[in-house]
Amino acid sequence: MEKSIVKYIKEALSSIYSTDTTKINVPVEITREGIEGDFTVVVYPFTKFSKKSPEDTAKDLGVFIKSKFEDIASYNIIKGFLNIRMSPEYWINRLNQLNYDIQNPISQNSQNHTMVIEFSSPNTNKPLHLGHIRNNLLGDSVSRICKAAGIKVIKVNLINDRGIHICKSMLAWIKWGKNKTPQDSGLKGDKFVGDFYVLFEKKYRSQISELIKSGKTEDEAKVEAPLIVEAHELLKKWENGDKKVLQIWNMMNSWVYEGFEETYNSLSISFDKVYYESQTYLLGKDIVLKGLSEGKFVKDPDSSIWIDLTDLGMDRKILLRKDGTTVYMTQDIGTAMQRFDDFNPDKMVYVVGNEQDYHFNVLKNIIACFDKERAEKIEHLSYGMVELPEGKMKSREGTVVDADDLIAEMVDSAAKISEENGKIHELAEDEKQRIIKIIALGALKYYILKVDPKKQMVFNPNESIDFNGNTGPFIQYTHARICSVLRNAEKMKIKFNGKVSAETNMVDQEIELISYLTRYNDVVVEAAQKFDPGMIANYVYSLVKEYNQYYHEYSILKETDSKIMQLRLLLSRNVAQVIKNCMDLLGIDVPEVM
RNA sequence: GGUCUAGUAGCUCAGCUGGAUAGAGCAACGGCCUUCUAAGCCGUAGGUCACAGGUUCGAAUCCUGUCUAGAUCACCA
Repeated sequence: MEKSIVKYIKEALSSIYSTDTTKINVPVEITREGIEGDFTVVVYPFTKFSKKSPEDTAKDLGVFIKSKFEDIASYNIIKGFLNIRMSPEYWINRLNQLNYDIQNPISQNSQNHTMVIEFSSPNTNKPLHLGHIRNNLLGDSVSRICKAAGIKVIKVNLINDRGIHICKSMLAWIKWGKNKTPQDSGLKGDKFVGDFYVLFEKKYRSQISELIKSGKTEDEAKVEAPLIVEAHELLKKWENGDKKVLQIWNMMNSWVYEGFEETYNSLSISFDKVYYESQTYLLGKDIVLKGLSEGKFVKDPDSSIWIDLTDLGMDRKILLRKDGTTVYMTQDIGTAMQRFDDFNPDKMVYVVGNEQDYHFNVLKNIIACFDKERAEKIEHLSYGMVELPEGKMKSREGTVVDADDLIAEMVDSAAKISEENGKIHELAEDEKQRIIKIIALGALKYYILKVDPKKQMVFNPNESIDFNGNTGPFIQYTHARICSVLRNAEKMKIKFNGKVSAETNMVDQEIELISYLTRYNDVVVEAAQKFDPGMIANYVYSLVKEYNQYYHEYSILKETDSKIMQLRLLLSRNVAQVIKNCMDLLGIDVPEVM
């Protein structure tokens, strides 16, 4: 918040009531709508040592700062609230100084911290869907925000490329794939492989129900079905390095990666380093065995290995199966340790859905067995599930919203709306397409990122994504509109000097806008601390809303007073810049025309 | 059953380190384009902040309990 106000009030407190202000928190807020003032100090907490009524305390403070600091133009007191009006010169200074602040955000806050952030982490059997989109967008945006806040960020992806599930799709392809490739079938590689996984599950289920009919219990059937037995054999072969199996595995993986790459590209998401579970799971196994020999873990009679967390109110958790093969947790232990060795980060963040809260809690505890410091650096950025109006997405019921399909739909609607309302008719075809895509992705990304990550969210494919109101395109539109004004100013040969003179007259809305703009850095820092892109989205939305009202009420290019015109131009340019910065932190582009 | 999350307008969400009269958008209704981009602006209507207690000058916000919804407690990942 406003540091100078805090400073002034502290000075006032110590000089009037001779209190030690080092530990006192001064609550400064933006003065609420309809009340005269720029900042409000809540004085109730001070009555403890002023030994006066809130009104009298506020009066003491008001008199003191008004007489002592020339930034303060006036004040008024309502109950226990001291409302302070800053001088116009103060605001003009802030505006003139903004140019620099916005171009070079937050450099003062950088502490040379390094952060590794893992997100996306796809399973090679499953094409990316709506849930992954939230994961990817969150990870990407949080990376951008933390980077802007001065942290060195390393974006990492962990590909889940081994395990029994992979063997399922491989087996299905071997049995029924007839040597087909994605090219033959005209499918994207990840979709092609995903279909075989679905095929396996379908045939496996029918084998189970046949076995149940013939008198087996469900549990028996699940284990004894020929297909699953074969899949387990395949996993064994894979772990033993069978050449033929590895060859098929490599081939199918390369198809999937090609498909993923395409989706990542259309979301403009990239990684600094990609880990593959196939390369880290053995490391985890070694660590578990080492832990066992050091007495940190226990071995059951059937020779499976466990950690006992019952003292901490959790359960026992398996770390290695009785046949010595690894489980999910084993792999995560390996990758975690590997990453600490690779980057020695101050923080290691996992962007993973809240369904895995327990898993990460356990992981932390396991790492703590080896290295307490490292365990404390692990942070699970746990986000809520994306649900449809009918409830959870279910692949069996075909309600999963595919990422590529969703993007394609967004582009279609963006094209339609641009055709009707846009100003892009005269542009070349490829430029038009570029802008349409920017708008489509802006709508999608903003829609998902504006909600608090921890919260579960509902996504209605038919209605949710709008282009009016609190949406990405609304914000993009305002940016394009400002660009248009600035272009016109240039055409009119208006000299724009980028400074506002001290005796320019300002209206309340202009002060309000400057006040909004000066909050940018604070918002970025807080969003980085909380890992919350929603804060950026909400901030930029209120800024844009405020600007649009102002824009509607005051003309920029027809203003006759040249000082005021300079103010309005500078204000507009700064608003455009902050919009661009904020949207960039959300991974959203802003067009100059739309 | 244990643990964790959440419950704010018809719908989707802000507001939550306690502060003044709980805000937006969508949907509904009514206005504003010969004037810098109407993807905009203005207005009307819409609320027992799940419920009940407690803490205090003050509670949507903190605490306790209840109800409801979701997640999790796998030799799946």
